[in-house]
Amino acid sequence: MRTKATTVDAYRLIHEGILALARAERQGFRIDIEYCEKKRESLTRKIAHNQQRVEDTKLYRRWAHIYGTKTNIYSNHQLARILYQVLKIEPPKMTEKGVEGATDEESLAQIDMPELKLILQMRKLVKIRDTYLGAFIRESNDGWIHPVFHLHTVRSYRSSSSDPNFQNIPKRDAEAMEICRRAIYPRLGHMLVEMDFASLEVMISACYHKDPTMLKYLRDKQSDMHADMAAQIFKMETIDRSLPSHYILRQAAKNGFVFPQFYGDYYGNNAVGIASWVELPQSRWKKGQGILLPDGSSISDHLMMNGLHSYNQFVEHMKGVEESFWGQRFTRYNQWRKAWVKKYRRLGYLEMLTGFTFSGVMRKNEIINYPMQGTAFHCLLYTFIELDKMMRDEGWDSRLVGQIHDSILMDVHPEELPRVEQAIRMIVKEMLPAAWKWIIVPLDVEIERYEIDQPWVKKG
DNA sequence: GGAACTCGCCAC
DNA sequence: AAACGTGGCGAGTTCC
Repeated sequence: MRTKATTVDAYRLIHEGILALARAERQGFRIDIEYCEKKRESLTRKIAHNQQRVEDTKLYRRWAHIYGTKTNIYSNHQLARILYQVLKIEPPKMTEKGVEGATDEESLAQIDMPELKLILQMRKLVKIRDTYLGAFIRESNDGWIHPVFHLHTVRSYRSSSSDPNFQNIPKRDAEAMEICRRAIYPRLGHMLVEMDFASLEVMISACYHKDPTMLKYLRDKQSDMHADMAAQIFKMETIDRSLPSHYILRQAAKNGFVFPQFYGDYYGNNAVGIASWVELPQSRWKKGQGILLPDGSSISDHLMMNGLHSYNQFVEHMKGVEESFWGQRFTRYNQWRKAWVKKYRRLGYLEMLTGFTFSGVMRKNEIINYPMQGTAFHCLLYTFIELDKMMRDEGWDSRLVGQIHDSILMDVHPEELPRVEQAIRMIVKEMLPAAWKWIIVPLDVEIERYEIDQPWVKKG
């Protein structure tokens, strides 16, 4: 029996969630303002130096000739006009809304002009300085920051955060991550601890569609969906994750195909992404192109030996991969998607397993994605609420600091660490599946510990 | 001089 | 036939 929740259950979750999040907001976290200000100054010097180098280029002289005193090298609109109208470069891509050529990183990287690298470098530094360090300084009071968490703003019933946004602090770019997270500290004598759900959205999607192949992937730790897809995409027998080059192939399959497909993307875009992951050009291929494989050959050698001689042939191949992905591998999942959209068109609204109703004019991808996103977040919120209860019941000195959709950041007293970790595992592995019977997959978490009295930065 | 818009970019 | 989901925010620009 998989009992679905009601609107009253949904209401209770939001009600308790708001209270738990409000308590976390009141706690907040420590911030090293002196560091932020020093770093902001050093970034400003670096940016000015960079700016000087831009001003010494031929591109800038053309630019200044046209715009005179209005010249602003931070203006993408001006840059677009110089590149695509004055210099008549063919725009690699257009912007979303405007009729202008795009000047985002992806586009500029495709134009062979060294000046643009300087502009991109400047953009990155300005982003770190103004969006993150600037916000920390602006939002801090006596060395404390209290980000706000909202439960009423997001169409999919996820959360959002503001003042400052705690949910988009850099993580993937090592330099940006280091600079921004070095500002964030636990209370004196405490340590930051972060818990992350493992593949939460995919786990939750399986609770909706119950696809047997997907359930096997999620229940059997030996199986590896992304490795299997990498093998199919790159026409290889097996993928050995311990080999660095095979690991890249797996990452390419995961981030360039599997996840975009789950969000509703199609093979044409996937081919672009995968080619860039493995460094292959969008043209006819030659020997020795792209990333190197363990036997010393390159990925282009391997694909050409297997009948793919050009990017165009690869796109056709990806079309077939997509067809087999939904038609053979995840048949049941695909049937669910179709039925789910049909149900929306019949009723005009849909319900999540957590009891939330969503309606209004929606596109196909929204109809399919909202329940996964929302429900996954509700697992996190349940965990957050229960942790908050235990913390107060047992009078912990440890505290909840914030939440990022499928992860929680805590400020932990070192002596309480074993209890905190035990509590997290108990909530996620026992209480949650007991409370929500529709959870038919093994939910799991990773727990990351940072050093006592040290900032939110991994020891490398 | 501020509101609203666009673009770009950070997170999941 | 069509073609990637959810946010927040800074800067530039345009409009009133």
